[in-house]
Amino acid sequence: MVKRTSFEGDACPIARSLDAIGDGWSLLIIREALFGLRRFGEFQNKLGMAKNILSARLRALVDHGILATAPASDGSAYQEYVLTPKGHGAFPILVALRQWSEEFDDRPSEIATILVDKDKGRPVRKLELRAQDGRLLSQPDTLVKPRPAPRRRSTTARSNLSPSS
Amino acid sequence: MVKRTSFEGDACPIARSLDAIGDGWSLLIIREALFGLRRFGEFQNKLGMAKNILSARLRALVDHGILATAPASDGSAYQEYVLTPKGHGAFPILVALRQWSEEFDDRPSEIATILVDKDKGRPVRKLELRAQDGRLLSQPDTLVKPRPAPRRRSTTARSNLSPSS
DNA sequence: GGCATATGGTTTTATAATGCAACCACACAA
DNA sequence: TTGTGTGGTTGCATTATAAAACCATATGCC
Repeated sequence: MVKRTSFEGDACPIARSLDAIGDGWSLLIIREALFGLRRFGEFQNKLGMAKNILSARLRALVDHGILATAPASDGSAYQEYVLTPKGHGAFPILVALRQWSEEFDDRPSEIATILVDKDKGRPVRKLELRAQDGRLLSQPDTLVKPRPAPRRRSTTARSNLSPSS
Repeated sequence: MVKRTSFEGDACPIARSLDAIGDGWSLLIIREALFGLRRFGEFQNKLGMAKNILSARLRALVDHGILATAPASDGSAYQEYVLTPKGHGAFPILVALRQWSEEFDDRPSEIATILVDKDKGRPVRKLELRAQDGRLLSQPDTLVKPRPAPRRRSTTARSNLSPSS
């Protein structure tokens, strides 16, 4: 079998994300959905993509629990696609991609938009990664460790998992 | 001409990022490069991908200024691939993808690793988006605005559009 | 030097994804 | 009932991805 390798069973969380939204259109659809779009035609118009692909992507995003189909909303008996919490949760990914372009793009003058704080109308800061004690971290300050086994019943920081799990 | 639509000339910074690294392998290569890998064979082994594709991706990443080829380093006259500052700058994107999986994946128990602060060994916080005055922002607190014209010499916020436009 | 083998790819060939255009089904309006 | 807009699906051409085979140069060993 020769197909686009899937990372669904992979242990790396990055690979798992990419398996769901790493296809070039999904994130743009999510971007537009965050912006407020809901209808098939709206996405198709705004993104200018082929309808069959949009159709396939929307279905995949629904399957992945990123979008949900809502029965109507504005009266007419058509379908809408709305973000689930998981879909909304992709916002930082979009911000990270945006800021990467803003900082490193070869032709930054071609970038047409900026992300601002709604209250003040001023550009947002760069995304910040912090330690639990609040220290600002950059990549060399971090480390990838194997995940500790989830403790079940236990002593110190007691978990609330039911005994049956 | 029917090819994978490119967003190179697009005004959206997210689309521009995806044009460079939105293909499913590039980010994994960057991840491994951040982790320290440099050689063709190392990438091939770790990622288990076909060599021709790895070859194509590495070349594309070099073309995009994300990787650079270093002449040697450990003596042997082979080539190495090292991250440029632009490549290192993709770190927040990887963190965002990782945290999205950690928070929303359907089978979180399959995720094998966590990102920790090297000093204390404790998990990092979620990425934070802040306004310039430090207020923590979530998506509804933000807005995408057209980029103001870059002022060249000039006074307050005067536009620099030429009279001919 | 000569031979084996590892490294770092390219070529070949097959399959899957993408893109466009045409078509279709249903809702709604006149 | 005919028309039109919305929301898709189907067919076909093109491109990207994948696996495996092949190849060129380096290096290790005798």
